[in-house]
Amino acid sequence: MNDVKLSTGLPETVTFQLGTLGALIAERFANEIAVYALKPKHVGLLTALIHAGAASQQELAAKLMVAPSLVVSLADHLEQLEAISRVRDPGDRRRQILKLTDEGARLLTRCENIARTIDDDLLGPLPGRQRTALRHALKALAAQKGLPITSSRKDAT
Amino acid sequence: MNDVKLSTGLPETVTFQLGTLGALIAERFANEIAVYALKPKHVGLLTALIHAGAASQQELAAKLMVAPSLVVSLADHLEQLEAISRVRDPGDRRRQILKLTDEGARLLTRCENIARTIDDDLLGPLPGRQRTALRHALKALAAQKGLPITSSRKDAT
DNA sequence: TGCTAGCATTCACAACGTGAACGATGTCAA
DNA sequence: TTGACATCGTTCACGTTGTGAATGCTAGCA
Repeated sequence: MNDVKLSTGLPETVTFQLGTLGALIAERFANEIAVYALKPKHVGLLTALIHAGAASQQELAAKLMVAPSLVVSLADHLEQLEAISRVRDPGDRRRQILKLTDEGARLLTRCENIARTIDDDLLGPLPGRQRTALRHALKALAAQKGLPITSSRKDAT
Repeated sequence: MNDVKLSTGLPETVTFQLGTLGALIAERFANEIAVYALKPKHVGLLTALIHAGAASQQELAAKLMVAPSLVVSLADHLEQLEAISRVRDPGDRRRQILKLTDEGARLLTRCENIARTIDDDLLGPLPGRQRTALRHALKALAAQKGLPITSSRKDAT
C-alpha cells in the first residue's frame, strides 16, 4: 500500500512537456513585454491586425478565440497607447474597424525581437540537428492546428 | 502609413508556437481530466507525490512553484477524493505529510492515459522522423529547464 | 521559561475572462 | 414606410485562479 511501483510516465508525455514548457515561455514573454505596457493578448491582437490589415472587433474576437467583450478592453488599451486606430465602418456603422498604426507596428516589432531572443536562449543549448528538427515539427503542428493568433498565457499547471 | 510592409514574424517564432500549442494542449488536457474532478494542478501535485513518495505541503509548494496557501486547497480537494492521505508528521507536528493513496495512483494512471491519447492525436499526423525528433528535443528542453512538476494552464495569450 | 522561526490555514484581494443585458444600427418582409 | 428581428460593440455582475498578509500551533534555542 505504501511504496507505489508504477512510476507514472506523465512527465514523459509530449502533452505534459509542451504544456509546461509553453507555460514557462509564455510567462517569460509576458514579463518582458510588460515593459511596453503590453500583455500577450495585446500582442495577439496586433498580430492579427498586421495580417488582416484591418478588422472589426467581432472578427478579431473570433480569431483570438475570446469573448467580444474582451476585445473591447484590449482595444481600449491599445488605442490609448496609440497602437491602433478605431473608426466606425462607414458602410455599417455598428462595426468598429481596428487598424494598426505606425506606433503599433513599432511595438509589434519590439515584441518580435523579444520573442526571437527567447527563441535563441531556449534553442541555443540544443544540438544543431535537434534545433532545426524542433523548428520544423513545431511549424508543422502549428500549421496543422490552424495556429490561432494568440500568445498563450502565463500559468502553468 | 496604411499598408504596413513588415509582416511580423512573431508566429514564426518558437516562443509563439510553443506558447500557443502548449496552451491549446493544456486546455484539452484540463477538459478531459475534469471527468475525474481534477484540474491540472491536482495532477501536478499527485505527480510530485508519486516521485517523492511523500512530502510536506511546503515542499510541494516549492516543487509546484505556487504559494503554500494554494497547496492547502489542492490538498483539501485531493483528500476529499481520497487520492491522498494527510497526516501530521510525528517528528514535527507542524508539518502535514501528504501521501499518495491507491486511489490517487489509479487516478494518476487515468490522467496519464489521457495524456498519451492526446500525444497520439497530436503526433499522429506528423511524419515519423519529425515525431521522434520532436520527442527528443522536447525531452532535452524539459530536462534542461528542470521541468517543474506542473501541468500548465489554459490561457493562451 | 521566554523568544524567535517555521508550517499550515484562513481571509481579503487583484487579475483575467465569460455571458447576459442593453442601446444603436442594419436588414428584410409586409 | 413600418415593424420585427438580427448584429455589433459596450457595460456589468460574476466565477475562477492565485497571491500575500495575518493567525495559531509547534519547534528549537538561549
